[in-house]
Amino acid sequence: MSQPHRDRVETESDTAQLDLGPLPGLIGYVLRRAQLCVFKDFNDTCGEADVRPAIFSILTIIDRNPGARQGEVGAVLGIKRSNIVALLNEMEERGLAERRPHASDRRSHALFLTDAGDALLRRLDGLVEKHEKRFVDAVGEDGRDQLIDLLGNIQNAADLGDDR
Amino acid sequence: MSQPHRDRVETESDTAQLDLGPLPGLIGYVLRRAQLCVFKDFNDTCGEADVRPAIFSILTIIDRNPGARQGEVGAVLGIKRSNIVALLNEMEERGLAERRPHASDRRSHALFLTDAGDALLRRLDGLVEKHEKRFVDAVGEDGRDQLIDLLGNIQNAADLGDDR
DNA sequence: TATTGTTATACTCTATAACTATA
DNA sequence: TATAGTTATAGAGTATAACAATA
Repeated sequence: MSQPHRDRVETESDTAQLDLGPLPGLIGYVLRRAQLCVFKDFNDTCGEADVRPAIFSILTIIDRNPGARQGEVGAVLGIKRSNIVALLNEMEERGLAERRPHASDRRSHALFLTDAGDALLRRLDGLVEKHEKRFVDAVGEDGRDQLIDLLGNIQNAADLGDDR
Repeated sequence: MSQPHRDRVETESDTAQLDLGPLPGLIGYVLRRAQLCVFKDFNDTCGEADVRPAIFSILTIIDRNPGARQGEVGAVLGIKRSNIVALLNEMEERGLAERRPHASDRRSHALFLTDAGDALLRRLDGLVEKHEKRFVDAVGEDGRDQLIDLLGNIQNAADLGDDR
């Protein structure tokens, strides 16, 4: 609410130079723009293996928690039960993961990586490391730690405000 | 790659307690989770006005740059020409914005807010302020500034790496 | 020839409701 | 009754290709 509103004179060169107003100071706006950049870089890096962020995260969780149930994996990643089905179907069709009968609950599926899934994940870990390094180089190790800490606080604030 | 892989024993209470492995240390993962939280809070706050983040950002840009062309608005927000069309259609149908013939380029549309669009934006500014405050309260003013600074650096790093 | 807006289209992620088989 | 997985469906965001009008 500072500058007078005046119709822009036509002095654009090639890139538009518009007034963004309060947007660059809003956490949500900056968060969104940054997240898109990081995911784009992830896809540029891991797209060669045809792996999107969601697939990578599921691979990781199953690897660290073999035998976990579908619902648990979805819950911990914030993916709804109904939405993880297609992702796991894709992973099974690609031979990366398996649904096996759960030992003590016949409603549940226990999830495991195949050898191919395990091999892919090890390859991805290298690619993701390169991807991550690009951004750590930009903000420094300390910056990365600060960033993750701040984002954790953002998440906690939202979780608290959930019951409003 | 530290803990031994052992099938989980079934000791879950109500919430699954799975090993997330490297995910909580990856910028992209934490960024994504935080961004979803913030957008969810935005929608909880501004949904009463039936306004999503994209609509709010376009309203803001047109307000600060009356007469701007469609392509400029899209470019500055990272929305593709083909994708901003439906958003502007919606905004025109809702009586929030207008496409007028551009003074000097008959291919272009010059964008303006209607009085209703202006009034809505002023109302939204209050709601967004409340929304923003929730998160600034959680991280502090300094935290907010650090966060925005770090996220700006993340974005720059991605932009540089774009031509790879 | 290149650019602006448009249409058509497809893919991904997210959300809800209803169904089934088990518990 | 409640839960785990599934199906169907819908809404959003994002991406590409092709077209008409205009530059």
